[in-house]
Amino acid sequence: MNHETRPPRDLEELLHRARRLAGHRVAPPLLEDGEAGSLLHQKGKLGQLLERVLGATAGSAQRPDFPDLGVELKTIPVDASGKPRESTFVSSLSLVDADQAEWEVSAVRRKLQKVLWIPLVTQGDARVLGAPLLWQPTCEQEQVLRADFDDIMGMIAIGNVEGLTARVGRWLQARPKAAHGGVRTRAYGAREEPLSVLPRGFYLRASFTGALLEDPGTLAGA
Amino acid sequence: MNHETRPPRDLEELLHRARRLAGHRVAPPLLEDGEAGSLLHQKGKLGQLLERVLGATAGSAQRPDFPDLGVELKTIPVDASGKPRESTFVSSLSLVDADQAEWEVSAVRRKLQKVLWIPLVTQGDARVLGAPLLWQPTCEQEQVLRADFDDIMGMIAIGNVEGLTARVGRWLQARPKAAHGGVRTRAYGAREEPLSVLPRGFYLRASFTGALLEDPGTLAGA
DNA sequence: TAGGATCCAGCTTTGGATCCTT
DNA sequence: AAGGATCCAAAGCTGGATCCTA
Repeated sequence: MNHETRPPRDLEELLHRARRLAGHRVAPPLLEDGEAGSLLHQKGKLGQLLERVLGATAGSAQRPDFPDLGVELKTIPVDASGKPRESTFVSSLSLVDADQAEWEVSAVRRKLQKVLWIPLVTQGDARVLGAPLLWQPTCEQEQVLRADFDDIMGMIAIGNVEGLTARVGRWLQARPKAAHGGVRTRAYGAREEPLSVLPRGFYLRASFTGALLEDPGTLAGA
Repeated sequence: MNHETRPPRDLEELLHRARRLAGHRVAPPLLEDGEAGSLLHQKGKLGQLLERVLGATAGSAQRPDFPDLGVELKTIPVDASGKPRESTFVSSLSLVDADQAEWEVSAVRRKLQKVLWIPLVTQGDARVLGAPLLWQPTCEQEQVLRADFDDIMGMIAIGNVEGLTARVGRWLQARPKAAHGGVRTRAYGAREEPLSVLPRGFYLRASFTGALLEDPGTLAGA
């Protein structure tokens, strides 16, 4: 596993590769030589290994992990029953620039356009790759995500940053995203007074991703 | 405090009486002779004393506490910062009879038509009566309550009793209401099979009553 | 038994903090 | 620093159980 894998030709091939990984334990098998040991808890490393194995090219803010296919890769930690253990980070959120305020051109929409979800099942100490899910939001689903996005951006636009809690948004929420404890960003309150607040990011609620993984078809807005 | 108070002539008089009570400690002052001691934790008793002091006539399922004024009295326990400690019971909910299924004639609507809220502030050991609030739902507020009611009743009508959790409903929710542990009611599932479930009641969420007490004007639907 | 109110164990969510790589 | 992922204490909520009076 030391070589880079060739990018997948099409969605079929990508899905095929991901399916072959399902059921595999994650500890030693995916480790590189000389890297044995405590990979289990090294944050974010597994996702990068998966990218290599599946043939992703370096993803950036602008380009998805598989640029030719327009697919974003997301590993998602779930418990033995398949429920997500955490909310899922989507993108960071600038409280100052309002230039990303339009849903159509937002990073959130771009990243959620087409997602390959790979569950990582935690069972006691072991971690096992789950069945992958290639998901693309339905029209109805996108309406809900867009409404959440607008709610959140609306509160910032009004200057109501204090009211912007993790409770806003049905599927998409804004939560603190601190690079390291203590970094603060400037924002402006309703009466133009400057506020010092923690930077935030967009996250998908665990209840949403859980329903998605459980039954991608049934999950509807309304 | 051994005599019954005359019923209030009008809303003014009722509010006036309630306001005079605000700020008073609840322990000995409101006790009857020979009843001293552990009233603090005697459930429901305080509400009844308040009814007597304010001049309520016996309220029943059909009649409000102040029949002439159409006002229901509700004591609500709050912490030092004014936040409700519990959700508020509104009425019980029969899983069998569908006769109360229409909002217009429902017990829930009847009881929430006009409510005199009396906060009971818990501060360590002491309990103090708070500023009373006479509330009548705005049109907008009633729409939300009605939608919640329809959601809940709809699930029962479909036979989806298992899906009827305390999460359904934005302000109004259905929660278990057990007379004493172990009483079960008969209901029918989606395929007509009989289910044995705990009886339930309608409750107002603490987040709703909290917002109401804090700022009755601002609380809007949407 | 029905109306009304309180208590509480355990689960879930919030609001961060930490950690890693590029 | 930005992108990504995980960890965790405290607060809030759910699902009951308990307690009281008429």
